[in-house]
Amino acid sequence: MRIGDVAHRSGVSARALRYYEEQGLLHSERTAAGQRVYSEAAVERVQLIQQFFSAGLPSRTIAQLLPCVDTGTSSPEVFALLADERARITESMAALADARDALDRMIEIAHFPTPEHCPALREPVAEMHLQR
Amino acid sequence: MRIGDVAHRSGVSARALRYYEEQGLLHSERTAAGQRVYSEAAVERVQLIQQFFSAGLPSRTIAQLLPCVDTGTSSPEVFALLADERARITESMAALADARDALDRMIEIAHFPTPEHCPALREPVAEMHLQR
DNA sequence: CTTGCCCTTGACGTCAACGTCACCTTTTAG
DNA sequence: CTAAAAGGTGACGTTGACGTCAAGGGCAAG
Repeated sequence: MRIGDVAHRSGVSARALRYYEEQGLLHSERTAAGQRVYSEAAVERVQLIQQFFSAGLPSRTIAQLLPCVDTGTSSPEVFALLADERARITESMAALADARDALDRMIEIAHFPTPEHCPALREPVAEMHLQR
Repeated sequence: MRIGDVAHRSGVSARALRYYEEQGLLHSERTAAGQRVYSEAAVERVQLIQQFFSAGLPSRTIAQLLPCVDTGTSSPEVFALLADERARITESMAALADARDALDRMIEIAHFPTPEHCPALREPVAEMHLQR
């Protein structure tokens, strides 16, 4: 497979794939002329990389974790890293849950604009300006 | 309260507070000499802003949502925005859960490095180097 | 008064994950 | 063979939420 195929199949740009390689996340063979050639497994790997990126892991960390996927081994440092990142993700999920709850409270207030829900409505509202 | 107090109590930098004001997220009175003065409620508001930031909402969006908190009202557009962002957060949580599961699989492999879990271990492992 | 800390505005720096452009070479279609 | 499509390597641009530095003003304590 060439880079365009991998890009299409994994849903990321060719630029991103070259960036991943630059960061040591993705390996490629080369043709005699210098064009990148990928194995089928590359698509799956790119998707894993994307998962980690969308979880907020920086490329440096991903670069430390991926060899562990390949070899199935894990040094104590990598193991600690795994635990750290797992904890970070758990915290992020809690933060997201909190923000979601805040939005839910706002949605509820928007649905039932009563004085009980909204202190601002207990006082007569002064003149409001819509911005622009 | 002055900006340093709010910064200390809310755990964000004074620079961040000025940035919030610049983005229309946070209001302040001014002394005759031009120094910012905040109400007690500012601390709570800053924490709410932080929650939204950590949930990945951009300042532009937060700026659209906060007036709704103040007035307790919500235009149809703001209501749609609330729903959109809630959905976005839900998606993010699912993405985080997927990444966490991926990490969990890696952690499990690290705990039980058996051929069943790890194809790489079916072959004799070549000499390993601990980095640094 | 002056020392020292806090505050002001303005402007530039940062960092990460790419987007985009320029310019050139390789591969493919007809 | 020729033109188009795809790929290669730099190198600079983008975006957002601030950090940081410069150059000065405000203010209570001693």
